[in-house]
Amino acid sequence: MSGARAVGAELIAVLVAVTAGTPRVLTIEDGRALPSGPFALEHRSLQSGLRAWVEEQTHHPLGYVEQLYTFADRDRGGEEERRISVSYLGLTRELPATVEGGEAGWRDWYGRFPWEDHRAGPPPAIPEVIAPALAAWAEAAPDGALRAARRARAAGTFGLDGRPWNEELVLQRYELLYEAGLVPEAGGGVAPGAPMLSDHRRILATAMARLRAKIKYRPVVFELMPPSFTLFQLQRSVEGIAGRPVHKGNFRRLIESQDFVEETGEIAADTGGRPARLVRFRGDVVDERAVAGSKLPLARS
Amino acid sequence: MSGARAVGAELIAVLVAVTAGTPRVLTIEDGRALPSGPFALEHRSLQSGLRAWVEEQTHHPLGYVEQLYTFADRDRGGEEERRISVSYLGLTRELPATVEGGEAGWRDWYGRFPWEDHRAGPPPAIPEVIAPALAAWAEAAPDGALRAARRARAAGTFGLDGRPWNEELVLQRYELLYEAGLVPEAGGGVAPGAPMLSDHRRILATAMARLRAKIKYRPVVFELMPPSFTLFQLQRSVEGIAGRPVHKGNFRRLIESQDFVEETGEIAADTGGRPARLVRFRGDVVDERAVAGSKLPLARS
DNA sequence: TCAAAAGTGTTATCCTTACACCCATGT
DNA sequence: ACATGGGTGTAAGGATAACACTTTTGA
Repeated sequence: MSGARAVGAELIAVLVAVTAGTPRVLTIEDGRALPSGPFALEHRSLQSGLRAWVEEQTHHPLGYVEQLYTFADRDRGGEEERRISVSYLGLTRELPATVEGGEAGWRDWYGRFPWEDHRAGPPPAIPEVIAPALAAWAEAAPDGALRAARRARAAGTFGLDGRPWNEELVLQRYELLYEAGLVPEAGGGVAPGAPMLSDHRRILATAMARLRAKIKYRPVVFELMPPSFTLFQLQRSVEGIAGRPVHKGNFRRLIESQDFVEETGEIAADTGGRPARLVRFRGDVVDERAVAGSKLPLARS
Repeated sequence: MSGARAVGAELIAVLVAVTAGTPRVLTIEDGRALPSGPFALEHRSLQSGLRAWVEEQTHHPLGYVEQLYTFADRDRGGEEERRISVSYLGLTRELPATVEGGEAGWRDWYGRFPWEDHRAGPPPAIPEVIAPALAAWAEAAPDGALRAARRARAAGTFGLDGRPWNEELVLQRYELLYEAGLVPEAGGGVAPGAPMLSDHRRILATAMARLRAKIKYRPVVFELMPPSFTLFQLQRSVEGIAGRPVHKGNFRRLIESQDFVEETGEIAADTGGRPARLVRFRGDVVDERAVAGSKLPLARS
């Protein structure tokens, strides 16, 4: 294997917080980019490098951190030097202060992916805009077999023709729209949703997919909650991340049966209805239960 | 964020094949290391770089490829240059020829992880060697709380004290043994199993865990099978990867109900018992079913 | 009185798991 | 005969999803 080995290493962070049931992502450049920085020699590991850099910038502790994906782009830096980008997902407990010196801010992640929000049923943009555009793309295929394959792929990923909606296929949907030329990043621009620079929207899609998959079998939602909260607030956070409604009764039973929370003894009166008990997360059971996972009961979209 | 950005990039491959129900991994250095190579400028992406390099070396096509983890070690290369290592899991359909010019070969992965093979029940090494050593490590903790935490961690990961065995916790078990100083890589050497250079055994553990998790919800086993096979051979492959027995009747029903295979019309007579129908994998259903996944029915160990 | 959320109870259904049994072949 | 694997039927138990209903507060 030949070729120069000199490459730069870059860390890209998808930092997620949830406020009032809305998942938000830390962005810079007026929402068009994810925060990133070089990986420096003095750090023990990639993960500690990311932690140090994020906490230095946001002055906020970072909860759960998980590596997403590593890729090499030849676009930037010319032919002389390749850049290796390592992307991370980070969950933070509260809404931190804005990054220093910047056009930085926390944005609702559905602003970038409007078709992913099925909390109030399928978004109108899917039947009205996306499905017809994908149908046209399928019909434009050179041969019949490819046409059928494209139709099946569109139907499966977007839940068309009566197929069920699978909220975990965030990345597959974005890549399909990209391939079909329906997002600005790929030249076109039919699909709704604000574009981002370079491949940052793809990285965000990866993070969303990972998080949506993870909340179903690991109690990571609690990393996004304040010290005490009501079960309904917890449900709203889960719904925000999953992008679909959750069955109330079953959700409560499931959470309580797994002993993930304990009552604080206090009552939240400002919930809009009957006052609710406040609970806190029991971090101790997680260590023991590192195995089992949480599970969450969804409802029909 | 300061510091030089000059780093080297390295690709590390965990290539897995299954022969007669035994999972094997391609190693070099007489089994002590995983194959690795530098990432070169001319490659389009990390993944294509890996594919090109592996196929050039082994002269064998690579099936399923998946990125595992990226890390930076400061040990090698001194303080001047850090190396970024990107590890990959690759599945190959048959047993390829040995890597050119070398002490390379395919090794049973249980040679490196004897405690992971529960196909014939829990290995004797767990109650006889590992459990006592972990108990001693727990007792050596400075305070009572830490002692209890260590005991709980050992019991949970290794299925002690009547806890269920979870075959997916390969990495957690290796890291526990490492922390407890029971593997040669960490200085000690009580636990059985051949050590490997650097952190290669940790990378292998990551690959095993990923693959064991994946076969439960994605039809990746078929990537390891020959063009036609019997259902029992398929079951043996799954058992080899999962490291635990599978319920025969339920396994067959599950595979067939998902239409993953179709009959070739031929009969295998050399199976040792009643001749079995040969089947082949239906690659076409996977595209459609990119969503659902496979599921596999385990049996009591 | 109504809206909104807090809670609890119950049922139907499906999936998982296990047990049991017969069939066909080679030694 | 028996060991080995092929192949099918069926029932118990638990998890899941759905529906229905009461309670408590504020506007």
